[in-house]
Amino acid sequence: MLRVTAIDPSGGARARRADRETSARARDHRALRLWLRLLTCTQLLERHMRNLLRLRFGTTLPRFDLMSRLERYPEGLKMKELSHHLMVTGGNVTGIVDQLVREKLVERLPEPGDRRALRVRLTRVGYDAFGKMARAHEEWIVSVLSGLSRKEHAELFRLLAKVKSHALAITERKDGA
Amino acid sequence: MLRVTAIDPSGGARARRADRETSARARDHRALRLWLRLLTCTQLLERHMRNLLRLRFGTTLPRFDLMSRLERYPEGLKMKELSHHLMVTGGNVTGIVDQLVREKLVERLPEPGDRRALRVRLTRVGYDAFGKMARAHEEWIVSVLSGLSRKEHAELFRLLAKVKSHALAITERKDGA
DNA sequence: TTAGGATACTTTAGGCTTAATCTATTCAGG
DNA sequence: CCTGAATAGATTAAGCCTAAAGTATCCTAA
Repeated sequence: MLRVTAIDPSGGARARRADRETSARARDHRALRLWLRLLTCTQLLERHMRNLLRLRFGTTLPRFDLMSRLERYPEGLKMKELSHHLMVTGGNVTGIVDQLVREKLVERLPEPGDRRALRVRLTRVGYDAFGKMARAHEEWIVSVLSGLSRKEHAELFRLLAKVKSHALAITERKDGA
Repeated sequence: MLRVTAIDPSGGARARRADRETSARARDHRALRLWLRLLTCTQLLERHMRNLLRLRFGTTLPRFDLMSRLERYPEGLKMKELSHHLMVTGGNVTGIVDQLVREKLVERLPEPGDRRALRVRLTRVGYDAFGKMARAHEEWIVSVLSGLSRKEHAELFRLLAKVKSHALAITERKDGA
């Protein structure tokens, strides 16, 4: 690492201050570039998935995600639970479920014991349709991430976990305050 | 690495086939989990930025991104160029620029020598407003990514570059076909 | 010079997403 | 039992985003 201050021939406070500012700016710049790259990567992959889902199955990512979540819960999920799992607002879930109900892919059932709540579940047709899409989707993901070695996969996974937990800590702190 | 086939006591083709399928499924599962984590991370950070931009400056991420891009080009950018830089469709850029023009933060200028084209540029007011936001934005980013060491920053940056270039190769191949 | 294709931008229709607000139901305390 | 706060979900208004179609301009080549 280059330590300018240690060998700085001019040696004054002004030079040290400039160096500190340069370092701080370099650090900011690195963080910003990392964030932009993260954003670009995700957008690239997301766009790829959206296009494939639209072209091959005439559906969208939000619909796919919702069905994907339901597939893991054969007994269904309440709207509230879906909203939490998918990290979107309740109104959003209402709209997507509306469409899927119209297409007979999911159904709304009354929740026994709570007349406010509804239980959303895949229909038989929805279950079968999702199975086909899920197999293709997994292949696409494997393919688009195949540029990384197994070791790199694991390392990326680990680093993202760290980013995630730190981000969660920060956002929750702000939300709570 | 565990090599089951080498010490498999049952030794039959069926066992090897099952093992291969299990490995394939495990690989799919890893890729899928990595993708979901990438998506979650980005959404978390993006939501954080959106909230801060809205609360502190009453603006949105797309508007900020557009101004951010313009700030690097004092002579302005054509709509087409903006659309390419921001990786969104032209129609989308039209809408966002419309708003920013209404708010006097950017201006549309005729492009000399091509009456089809327009040059979009930050106004003086827009330039000043963006400066304030950009400084805050950089602090937020540095803070939300501060859970990683400098080494981890660099490693994450490298891995994402690899994901990005591989994804670009795949999507461009499909687009071209 | 002039027709045609290409290019830059806008418009339109439709889906996703949010924050804020509304309705119906549940639940806890008096 | 009743009242008021809390909760589940739906609705609304507004912004983002896309694909497709439309308009004006440019360019090339016959």
